[in-house]
Amino acid sequence: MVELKKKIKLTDVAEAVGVSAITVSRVLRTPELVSEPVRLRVVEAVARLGYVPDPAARALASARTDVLGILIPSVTNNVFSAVLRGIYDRVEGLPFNIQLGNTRYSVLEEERLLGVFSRQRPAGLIVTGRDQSARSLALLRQADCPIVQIMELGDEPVDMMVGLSHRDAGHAATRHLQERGYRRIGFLGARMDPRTQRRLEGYGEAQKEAGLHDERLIVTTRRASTVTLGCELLSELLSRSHDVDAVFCINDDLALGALFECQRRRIAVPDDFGICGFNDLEMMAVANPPLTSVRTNREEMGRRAIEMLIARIAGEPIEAPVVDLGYEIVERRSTAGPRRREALLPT
Amino acid sequence: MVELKKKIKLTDVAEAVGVSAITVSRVLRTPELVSEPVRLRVVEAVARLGYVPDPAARALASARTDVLGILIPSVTNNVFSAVLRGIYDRVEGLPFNIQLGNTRYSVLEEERLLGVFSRQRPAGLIVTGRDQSARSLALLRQADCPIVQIMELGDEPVDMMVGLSHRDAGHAATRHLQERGYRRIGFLGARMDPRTQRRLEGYGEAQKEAGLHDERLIVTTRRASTVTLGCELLSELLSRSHDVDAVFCINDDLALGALFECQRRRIAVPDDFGICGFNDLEMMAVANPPLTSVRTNREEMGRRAIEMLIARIAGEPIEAPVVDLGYEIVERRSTAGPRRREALLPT
DNA sequence: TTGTAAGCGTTATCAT
DNA sequence: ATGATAACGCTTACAA
Repeated sequence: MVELKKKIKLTDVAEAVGVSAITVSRVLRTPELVSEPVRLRVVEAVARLGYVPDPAARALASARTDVLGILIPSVTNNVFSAVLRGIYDRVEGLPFNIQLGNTRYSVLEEERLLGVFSRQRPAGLIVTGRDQSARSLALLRQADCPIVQIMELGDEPVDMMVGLSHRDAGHAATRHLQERGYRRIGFLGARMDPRTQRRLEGYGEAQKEAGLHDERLIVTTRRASTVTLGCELLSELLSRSHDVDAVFCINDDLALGALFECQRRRIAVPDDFGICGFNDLEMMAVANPPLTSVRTNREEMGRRAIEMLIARIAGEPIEAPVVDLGYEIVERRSTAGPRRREALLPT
Repeated sequence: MVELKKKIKLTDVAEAVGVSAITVSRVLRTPELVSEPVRLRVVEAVARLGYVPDPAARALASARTDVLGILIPSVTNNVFSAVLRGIYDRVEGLPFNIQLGNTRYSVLEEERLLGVFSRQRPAGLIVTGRDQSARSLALLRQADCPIVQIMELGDEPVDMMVGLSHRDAGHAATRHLQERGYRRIGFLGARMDPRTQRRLEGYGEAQKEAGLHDERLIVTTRRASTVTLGCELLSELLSRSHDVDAVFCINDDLALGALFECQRRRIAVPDDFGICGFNDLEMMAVANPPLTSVRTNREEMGRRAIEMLIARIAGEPIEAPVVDLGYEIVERRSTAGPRRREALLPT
């Protein structure tokens, strides 16, 4: 509790020890290049004076910073919380600082933040999705640091990619409902960002393949997804089409809302109505009935993204630039199949 | 799609226009000090060349940056998502950049991040709570920028504060359950961070005042709160004490879990068991039955924190350094009172 | 209104 | 192994 007075700088430490500034700098960054006695005296003085390097000066003088820039579209959405958890976990103890940017699903904000970030000469960049604007792509290509696009898969990564095929996952979820015997399977979608849209594509395909497609079964909105919205969208779906017997919801909040609404309407889940969510948030397992969902490995995704970045920063060769983390249908009672057992046979 | 080539700097723009670097700098920061014709030519050149200022150089040369540093304990917790939404909303269009730090409920990480942040000469700082370590407080006092502590209230703000009294809120929630006629009111707590602990204090006081206190009714854990955990804690509570007839949960996830568990055990809510949550997440209103909760104005809190910062940055005098945003018991069916109607009278 | 000169605190480069 | 010197790109202070 003595230190922390004025602003101690490199030269102050150097002066105190009786060496030059650059020597202090070396002790901090490449201690192996400094002789033991000098190093010890410098380390002591740094601690005693409470010296902390100025990141701005550091950034200005060198080509790179220790910043890992992360761009996500929402800080509210559970999905990204999990990814962030993985990121923070993995970066713990490493000499990097996470800088989080919230694009709020806005292309313009993404461009702006990318401008801000890339001017900072980050050590690495993580961005969400693969639908960057042309301008954003240009900024990324110029950034001259490793970049990981997360959440999705694609043939043309800017640099590296880790995620899953939302289209396939949507397809699989829909197939699952079909296989359990549901025949009039609705779709509830909110926000309708690129990943949501791909899930819808997967749904549409599966429905067409099964000869079950019907546009009236699709209810979407640009609004942000909430549990309450799940109730509303389900109501809308039911009013549009009286024989719906299941829904695939683009996320678990909507699915939970759909369940709540079913309960209020005394629609029996899964007997009269099947519900499948997406993401497999922890709450799905404890709802009544437990809700089927599609597990996406979000925390792992964050971890892998960081690993890919640091490997590249360390100059290690990357095996696969695009990593598929897959998904898994976590089957629970909410999609056990309709009461009419004749439909239970696999299609 | 022409620009964005090399690294354009101030002198490049200056040269292109035929003025000095400082003039370009002025056009960017204090355009009113530059004559119209020069300004227009500079603006044009900036746009044409795609010039973006280097934040490191800017930070090094000047006393302040445009960074507003925000320190929150969790990026996973709904509570902070809402605060962040308020923050981002309010800051939109202003010449500031949000820099988010995740302390993960760790005092050491908070100290580290505060060190990192304050070295950047931020324009303002928002930190969570009032229980900073001595070292963190020292860093804050040194930071030489406006600071808002959010989430709580207290007599000795480092600078400014906006929040609510968690103790009072916990007290009020407990009183509410008592007034509705519940007599064996349990407490479910997770994480047990300072705010949670204060809610527990409020609960304890209210219970003592009513002569209802019983340590066995209190179930807490250091684990992070989840819906699943709510189920587990409720089970634990029920196994400890067979006559519990209500719970106050320190947040809504636990409350939802408690409800799910009650449903599974065929415990009728609210007839046999009352449930009150905390934060009033949107899902509370659509559960079955709808769940009573304590509304905290989290989005407003984020907005106000930013407003307080920018007012101070602009040199405006602050009316009140500590702003109480209050709370409100949002009464829903889950606490309508036990079946035994004689207990319904207000205590 | 515009410009000149001198840093801001660090690191890169080249010497010693 | 250590140091001198010159950047890094911008702003401050002062001058014109």
